[in-house]
Amino acid sequence: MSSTKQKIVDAAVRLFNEHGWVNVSVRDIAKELGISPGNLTYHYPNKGSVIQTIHQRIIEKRAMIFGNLSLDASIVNVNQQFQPLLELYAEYRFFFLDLLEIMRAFPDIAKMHREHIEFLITSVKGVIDYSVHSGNLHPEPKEGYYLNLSETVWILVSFWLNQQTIRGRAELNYEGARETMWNLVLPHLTEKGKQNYEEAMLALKES
Amino acid sequence: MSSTKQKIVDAAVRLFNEHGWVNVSVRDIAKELGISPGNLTYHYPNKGSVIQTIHQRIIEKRAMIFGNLSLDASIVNVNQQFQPLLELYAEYRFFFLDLLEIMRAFPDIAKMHREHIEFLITSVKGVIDYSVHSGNLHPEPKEGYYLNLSETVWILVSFWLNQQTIRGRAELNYEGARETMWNLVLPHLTEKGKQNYEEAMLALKES
DNA sequence: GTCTATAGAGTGATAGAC
DNA sequence: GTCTATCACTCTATAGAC
Repeated sequence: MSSTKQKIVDAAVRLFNEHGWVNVSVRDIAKELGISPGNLTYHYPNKGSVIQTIHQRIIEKRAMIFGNLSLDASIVNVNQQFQPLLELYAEYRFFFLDLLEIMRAFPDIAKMHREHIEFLITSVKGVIDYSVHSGNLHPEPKEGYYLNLSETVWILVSFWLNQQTIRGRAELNYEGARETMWNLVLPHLTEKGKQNYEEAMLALKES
Repeated sequence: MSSTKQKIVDAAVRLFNEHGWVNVSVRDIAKELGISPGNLTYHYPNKGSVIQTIHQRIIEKRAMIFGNLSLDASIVNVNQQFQPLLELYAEYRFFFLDLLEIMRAFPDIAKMHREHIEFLITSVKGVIDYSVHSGNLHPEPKEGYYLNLSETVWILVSFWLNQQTIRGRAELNYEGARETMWNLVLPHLTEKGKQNYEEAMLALKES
């Protein structure tokens, strides 16, 4: 990818993150870079192709993260493996903040993202099941409870930046998301699970 | 309010709900009603004044709901009193789906809505505290846990339609939100609380 | 690859007749 | 109150010179 082509995407992400996707025009992106709109159009024929490229990049980074994912879902690992995903969300936060609008405008992105969501929820459910099996979590208190909990975790994480932005918290960090997520799990930890949890929290503080 | 003035707001809400706020122009609203754009402008000088009016209406309905709120936070009551709020969210769903964009465009709405959010979270916390006091809930397992739970409940409820829409579930119902909310509370119920809970769920099914 | 210039559609908002 | 006509602006996208 040529230097200019790369710079365009970077500037686009920067501006989208700051002002929201609908509020940034191709002119704005060109202006930010000090190049002409015609030049930008040479690299990306339309606004849609810019976001398609960004989406592609998100998919690639995501694939790397999930490719490195270990099946050993100890609590320390969950925290550690969680981190790069949260960083990805923060880096391309506009995509998640303006997701509904982007999905309305680009049905193909919508379709792919929906599939990814189901994958995510299934993954969370998998980690929970593993934790039950390894004795860190109690069996679910009633049928369907842990599937619902997995969906809840997904909602919390994927809308975390939205709620922060809407509440006017500019910090942009995921500390609260992590704490909230663990608070949901806390009541279901076994004695063994609690011990692992305490150790994991200590490891987190030290890092 | 004159008939036309009323009809304009109704049509606006209908179109906003269907296509999203940014994708509906004043022309679209006029067309939907079969009136001229000039006529619409006579009643609402600009697009902003339409949404300001809608926001005002939301505030009024909300005030009515919270005015009727009983402090007796029995589980049956929580379910019953919850209902009109969820219906309000569904009726003006575009406002909550496109909230970030609306808040970006209208700082005064943003300010008022932020204050309301803090009020909501405090209310949830109040109900939880009451339930602890009345013996339905165990005391919080650690400092700050129930405040965090209150925030979690708020996130779940206020982003419920977002997640449904993004996942492509068109149903638009809040059954799942209610169930998910109770699932969060479930692990903290006392024996007395569990009994009340079972009764409340039975009452819900019968209604 | 990069530029300038501009077409063409859509937007919010206004003016003035009826 | 309601209409038609239109201004002024912004947007995406294209054409063609360099």
